[in-house]
Amino acid sequence: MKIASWNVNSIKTRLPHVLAWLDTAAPDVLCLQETKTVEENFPALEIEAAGYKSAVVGQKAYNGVAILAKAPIEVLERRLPGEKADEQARYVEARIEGVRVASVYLPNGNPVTTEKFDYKLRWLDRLTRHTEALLKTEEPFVLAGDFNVIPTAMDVHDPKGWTEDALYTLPTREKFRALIHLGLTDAFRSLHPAAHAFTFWDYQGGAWQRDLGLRIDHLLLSPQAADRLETCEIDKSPRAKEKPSDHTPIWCQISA
DNA sequence: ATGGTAGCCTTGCTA
Repeated sequence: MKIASWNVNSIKTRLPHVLAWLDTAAPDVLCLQETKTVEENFPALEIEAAGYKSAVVGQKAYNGVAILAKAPIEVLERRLPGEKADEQARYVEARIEGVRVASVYLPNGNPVTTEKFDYKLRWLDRLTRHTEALLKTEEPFVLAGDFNVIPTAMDVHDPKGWTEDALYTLPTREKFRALIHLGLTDAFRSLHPAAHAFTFWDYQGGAWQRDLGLRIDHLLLSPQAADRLETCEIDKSPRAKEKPSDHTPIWCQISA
């Protein structure tokens, strides 16, 4: 089973790239983030024509997540539990062929002096509490998405320049580490322990051409999923296209 | 110190 994640920065603008990637990469499951549209305007028909069902949690102009899959999708959650007033479309969780998959879009959190950063830290706490509950099910699961977290200095082109940024500052990394230490496996890092590989390059300043990137899109596997992990790769080819997303897909293969 | 890019659908906000 091939499971992928991609922050597309608008599904409407990026639909041709997404359809092309579904055709060539042929994942069984693709988690999308930053779809940036309400559910009624999600291009489900075009995606269905490509052979994929979709589960969508949308919002006007901002955020938005989805799970695309070849097999039937049983939706389990449409919001991350733990904060009733949180209306932002940042989480959808489903079961597909016996594997739980969540499409996750963590808050960016910048600037760190504002309520946005508190929201990010609370969101990480909520994700940790929910993951504790998921682990008790002993089902294989994958948290797939844009975590807006740079886990270590290896995962950023210029660690010193990012210490005050919400994606890398110490409280963010501490909370991400607490999440991982529940017993999750960072699929890419576990198979590529020494790689300096990125999933995001800013649109500004020629970041892509200069390879000034960040590794912030992650596939976090439960023990039962990690036991089945075979491959995990970042596919840089969509980032090199015309009118790209600023993120590129990451995928893993787990045995059947 | 500023502005540099992109998307939404506005003339600002978010990333």
